[in-house]
This record gives sequence, structure tokens and C-alpha cells, in this order.
Amino acid sequence: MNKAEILIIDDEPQIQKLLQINLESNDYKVVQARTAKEGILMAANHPPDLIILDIGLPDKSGHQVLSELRHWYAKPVIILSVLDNEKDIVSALDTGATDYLTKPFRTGELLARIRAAIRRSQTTVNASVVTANELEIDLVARIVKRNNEIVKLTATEYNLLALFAKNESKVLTHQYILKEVWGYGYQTETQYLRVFVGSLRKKIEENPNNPQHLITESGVGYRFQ
Amino acid sequence: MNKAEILIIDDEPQIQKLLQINLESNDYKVVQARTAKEGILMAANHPPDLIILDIGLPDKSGHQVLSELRHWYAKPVIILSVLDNEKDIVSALDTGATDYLTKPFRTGELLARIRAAIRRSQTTVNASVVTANELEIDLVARIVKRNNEIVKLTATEYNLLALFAKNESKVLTHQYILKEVWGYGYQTETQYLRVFVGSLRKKIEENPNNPQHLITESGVGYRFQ
DNA sequence: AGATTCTATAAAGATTTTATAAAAAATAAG
DNA sequence: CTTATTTTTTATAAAATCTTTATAGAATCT
Repeated sequence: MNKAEILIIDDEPQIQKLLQINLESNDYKVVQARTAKEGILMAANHPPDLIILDIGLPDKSGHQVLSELRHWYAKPVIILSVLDNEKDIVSALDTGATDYLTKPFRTGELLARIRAAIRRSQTTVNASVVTANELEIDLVARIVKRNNEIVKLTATEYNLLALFAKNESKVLTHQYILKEVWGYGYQTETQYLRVFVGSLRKKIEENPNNPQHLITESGVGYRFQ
Repeated sequence: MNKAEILIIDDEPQIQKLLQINLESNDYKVVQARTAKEGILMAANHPPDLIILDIGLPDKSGHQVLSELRHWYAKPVIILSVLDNEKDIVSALDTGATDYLTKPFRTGELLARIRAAIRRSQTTVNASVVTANELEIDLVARIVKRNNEIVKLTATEYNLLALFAKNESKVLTHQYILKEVWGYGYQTETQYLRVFVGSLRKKIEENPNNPQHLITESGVGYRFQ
């Protein structure tokens, strides 16, 4: 297997150096960018296996970079943030960040998180079939089966369920789901979500009044298990 | 591993002596300053792993020193205060102090607090999964488990617990917690906090009447451990 | 020791959030 | 062009959560 390639987007030279040394000695190929613009360009030209993104870049906010990346880049993005900047972190996770670390960080921990993120992205992206008890979701064939019988879903219903399946047992916020399934500008249309979660439950839950798969997290979002 | 270095900023010679002896015999390297000015200078020239700061210094108030330090110094700062100066303590914690002790203090307790503070600064600050005995808090998945079973928390309960988890074994003042969880303008609603700490204890403590994780610091705030 | 402040807890009331049905609008299929 | 299907919107009932109040107990101060 080839070396995994990691793109670092960070303007601080000492962080760049530190990461480069540590990652290369752990057998990763390292590519570096110092600005948001440069980073996006490099990622587009030659998509890496993972991106490490500093949230405090000079030319563009990390959030913006992340959301631009997420239009077409599905692999892990790990966020670096300065200490005590919790709002940034939460909103970054909402925009689709894979994980985050606050500076200063221990390199051992960063390496562990990189390994975990890459492992996850390889299994979940390649795993075209997600199963949860009597449910089977084939993400390549776009087919959902319940007790081995095909469940007929509309396009939106399927997109929603696929998103849940890709994020099993993780709480997804309303905002995030709406953005992923409906696109930008729909973040406030929480009612859409309720309607579609309702119709999904009717189709995939044994007892839709007492859902076992699509769990409500009141005030936050939903969780699939 | 090298010895951890501790800077003591205190003008009382007997305290200086007492601390020096106790810390050095516990295998810390001790550096001492007698004034605020000297202390800041020493910390800047050679940042220690932890600072012990007396709140009652001759040339400058400890609060000012703390807030100056916090611009660039992210490691633990433990405050020393005379007994009848509770307001100082609360405001110091609000400014970012890690922990506090009132004089006269027992050295065993000080040593324990130092160990806790250093351990925390090395590990938990960055972690996206925090574990405390039978508790497991996944800050990315937004899921809390107790003995491997998912604990159902409301949004506010979760936000509160997440804040505690990110500041393990650190005293958080009422004001600070209220500001972080409820936002500005709620700093005086201490009763909210009592209600929610109560319901959290019911869900995460073995015996809510004798809490082991969510500890009350009377007159100051709460501590999670 | 007594007074005062602080904390815990329950429970009622208010508000927010969620679920569901069904109508209207938009889109796709025949 | 008409019909069927899907998505969006509206309305409303139910559930969950948050806020407020009241009160008893614990901790702290004088």
C-alpha cells in the first residue's frame, strides 16, 4: 500500500515544521499550504487522504474553507483551533469536520486521531453496505432492505437515510442534516426534516411510535443506530 | 521524562520557603519570584509547566498578573489567597485561573492539585472523548455513556456536562458556567444551575446524594472529576 | 450557638420542540 | 395534457424541556 497523503493548511511556520517532521517520520506523505486559497487549490488538484486545517487562517476563515471543501471532498478533515475557542469548534463540527484538536496539542494524540480518521474513512467509505439489525442499506446500489425485502424510498428519503447510515450512532444536528440533504439555505427548514423523519420511520421502523433506529435528540437533532 | 518546572510568585518568604522544600522533595523544579513584575518576566523568558500565584502581591494585583499571563500562557495557574478573600478567588477563576487554595493550606492538598492540574493540561484539554471511571463523554458524537449504556440527556444537560468534561477537576464558577451554557445575561440565574446540576447528578451519579463526579464548591461553583 | 447565606429538590407553569395529517405546489411519468 | 408521485407548506395536538416558585436542609459566617 502507498503512503497516505496529508495536506496541512496552516500559516504558522513552527506548526508546519512540527507536523511535517512528526508525520513524515510516521510514514505519511506531507503536503503543505500556508493560505486558504493555496490549500483549496492543492486539494482540488491532487486530493489528499486527509486534511489538517487551521481555523485561524490569514486570508479566509477556516469555516469557509471547510464548507467549500465539503462540496466535493469527502475524506477526513481535522481542525486545529486555538485554546478556548469553543464556538468555532462546534460550528466546524456542524460544517462537517471529522475531528478537532486545540493548540497546543500533543503530537502523539494527533497521530492517533489521524490513524483513527483514516481507518474510519476507509471502512465507511468503502463499506457500501451498512447493516443495523433487520436493516440493510446498500450505499452503492442505493437499495434499502428490511428483513430482506426491498423498501421503496423516495430520493429525499433515501438521501436522508444514507446520511444517517454513514454516521451511525453519532448525533447529527438539524442544521447539518438539512445542509447535507437539501443544501445551503435550508438550514432553518426544520419542519422538512420532521416530515421526512416521520415518513422514514413509517417505512423502516417496526413500531414508528417507538423508534429503535431513528432516535430524536430533542433540541439538537437525530441519531441513527 | 524531565522534571516539571513550577514558578512561584509570592512575596512572603516563609511561604516561598515552605513551597520550595515541599515541591523539590516531590521532584519538581522550583523557580521563584517575589514581585509581579519579576514573575511575569521569568514566565515569559522561560515558560514553566505551572505557576503558583499569590493574589496579594505588593506591586500589582494578582488579577492583573493573571490576565496578562493568560494572553499567551495556556498552562495551569494555581491561585493562593488569604482566607477572607473569597471574591478575589471567584474573580480569579473567572479570569482563567486553574484552581485555588486558601492560606493557610495543607501541602498534601496543594501537591494533589498540582498533579491534577499538570495531568489535565497534558491530556484532557484536547480529547474529544473524555472518560472518568464508568463515564464516557464523546464530544464529537455528542453521546454520553455510563457503564457502556447511553445516558439520555437533554440539550442543556449535555452542554453543561460537556463544559465540565472539558474542564475536568477544575473549579468552574457559577458565572462562568452560566455564561458558557446559557449565554450572556444569565450570569445571575444561579438557580438554573442548581436545577440542572441536580438532574445531571440523577443521571450520571451512582448515588446522587453523595456525588463523586459533580462536586459542589460552596460559594464558588462546581468541579467535575 | 444563632443568624445568614448558599444549596438541593420537587413540582407547577410556561415555552419550545416534535409528530402527524392533510392540503397545496411542484415535479415526473405516461 | 393528464395523472401520479413527491416535496413543500400549513395547522394542530402531543411531548419534552426549560423556567419559576416554594421550601427544607446544609454550609458558612459572626
